[in-house]
Amino acid sequence: MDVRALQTLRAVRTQGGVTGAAAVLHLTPSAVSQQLAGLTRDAGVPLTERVGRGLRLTAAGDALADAALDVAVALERARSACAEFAGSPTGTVRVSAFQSAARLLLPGLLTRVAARGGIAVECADEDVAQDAFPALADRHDVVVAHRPAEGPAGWGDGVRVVPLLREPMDVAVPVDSPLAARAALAPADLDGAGWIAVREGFPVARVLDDIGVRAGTVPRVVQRINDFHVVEALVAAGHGIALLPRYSCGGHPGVRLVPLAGVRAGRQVDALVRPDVAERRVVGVVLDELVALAAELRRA
Amino acid sequence: MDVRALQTLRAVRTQGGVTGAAAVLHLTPSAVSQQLAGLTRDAGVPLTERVGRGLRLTAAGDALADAALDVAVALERARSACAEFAGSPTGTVRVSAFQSAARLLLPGLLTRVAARGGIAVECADEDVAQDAFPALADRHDVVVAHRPAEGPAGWGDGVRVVPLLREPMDVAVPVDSPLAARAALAPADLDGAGWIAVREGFPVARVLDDIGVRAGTVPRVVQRINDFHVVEALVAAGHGIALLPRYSCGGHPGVRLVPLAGVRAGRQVDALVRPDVAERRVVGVVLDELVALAAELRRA
DNA sequence: CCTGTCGATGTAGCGTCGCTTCATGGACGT
DNA sequence: ACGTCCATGAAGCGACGCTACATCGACAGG
Repeated sequence: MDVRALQTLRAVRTQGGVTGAAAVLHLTPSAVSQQLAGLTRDAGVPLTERVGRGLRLTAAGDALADAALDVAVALERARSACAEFAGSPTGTVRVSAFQSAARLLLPGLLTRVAARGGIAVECADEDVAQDAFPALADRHDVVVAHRPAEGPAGWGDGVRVVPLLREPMDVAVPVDSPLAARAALAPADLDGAGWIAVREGFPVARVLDDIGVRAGTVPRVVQRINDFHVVEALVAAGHGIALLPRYSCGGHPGVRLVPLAGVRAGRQVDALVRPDVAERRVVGVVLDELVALAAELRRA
Repeated sequence: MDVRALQTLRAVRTQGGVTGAAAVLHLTPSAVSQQLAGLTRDAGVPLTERVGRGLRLTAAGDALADAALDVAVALERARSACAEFAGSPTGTVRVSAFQSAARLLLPGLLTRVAARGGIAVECADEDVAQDAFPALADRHDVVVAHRPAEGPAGWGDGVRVVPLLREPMDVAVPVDSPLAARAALAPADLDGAGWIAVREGFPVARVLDDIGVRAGTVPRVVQRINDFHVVEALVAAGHGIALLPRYSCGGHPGVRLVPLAGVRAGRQVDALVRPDVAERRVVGVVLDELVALAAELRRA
């Protein structure tokens, strides 16, 4: 039972296919397919089944992929077992964050980690649909992701979740709007307004829907924009109002953020780490700095 | 970090050297040495150090060997994860037992396992010094071992221990001896007697010493014989008395077993299994049958 | 003190295994 | 029906790990 093939199986599951797995593993699809064939051979049962032009894991394959994760954890523990004796942790950690969190967290993280010395942090900004965040954990060691604060965590069980921040969502209105004078806004106050939302399937898209449900109406979405800076510019120009996170949006002069009243609306920012890479000491250090930084920001 | 090399490191520890490990792994010493070199290279710290003409694991090597065991367990769990889907357990299990336990347990075990079908049991009888029992777990799946019943288990932490039987040790005396008429014998009754003991370092050798300590004298050992049948023949011929396990010694007509009074003396029979092989379903089945058989014998 | 043995470790050579490249075969959308 | 996408085979090549053999140091005996 080849260990590399086991990890490949895991990647096939998270990436949803041979081609995707091949990409994150830096292999050709053919190699992945061959590994799967070999694994199936000495498993004795089919691990994958074709569905359309892609494929999917069978129940046995799913169980084996779960076990593969434990194998990876044990292996990484072995690595760090002798890293204990090798001195202070060293290496490079790849961190990915969605745009606004990257702006909020990465600068501070880099200085904090640099202060300890010996650890390199490779940053990347990747913002994807909510379902796709866990898959990023194959390409990066730490993935900063976000989701509606209310409701369950919802990041499958292939990743370890480290909560970082809970950020309220405020209503962004033009400064010259009558709404801007209010201290707080109830859902009823917003009835009939034109909303600038994020693209379907992306995090916090559902938050707006929830507000609509509580108000008894369907929010009228006039635009779908993911970049908050663009949203601010549109709001300032009077093209609609929007839900924006309170802290990670640098105040556009033409926009005012007004708290919501009557409903809890927020987004939760989490760090996602694959259990095996969580065993690496360096990753643990970076993660510690990240939560410490988040705590500091929460106090400010 | 190569998995095979990790298991090799484990074997080097249990077998006490490169040559021994090579033997149980069916490799040449050179291959083992090369694996160790490679492992040391990507561990970054020395894992072994020379001592005399042999070698010993360093602290880092010891920690890594511990971790290697967890890796093996995780891997075996992966194997059995899809074996769940492959139907009823099948395969061959290698069982080793010391002489008297083999006589007592193996016949019943074979019939019990044969009744289930699909599982082959390869038997072997190996009786070694007490310290050497755990090392046998590299060559066999299940090792039936024995030790003084009083005192701690004492089988290192590289094996899982499954208790099977506790067997009292009786005093074997010639039937024509005046001692044979007694219902029980206290240590004081045996003062000055000539003992036939087992070889130094072998299990239950210390039981006799314990009795001496309680009686305040040092037992006078006249012979050291490991095979209980030979011991019985010598006792019957009047060459000394001996401590023999009550159940697993078929009564020699010239020998009578008299219980000890005043001291608890017994041997504990355990099954030793390496944690990773314990994950194999077949091994679990055989082990279950073994404890069931032992329970049945205990009742009889 | 020298010698023989034992155990670990290097070196040369060979087999095997897994990867890439290229080609094939279904499945879906236009 | 055609082109595209995705998984999978076949051929070839490179790398890795093994065996066989030689070497070196450590211990025991003459």
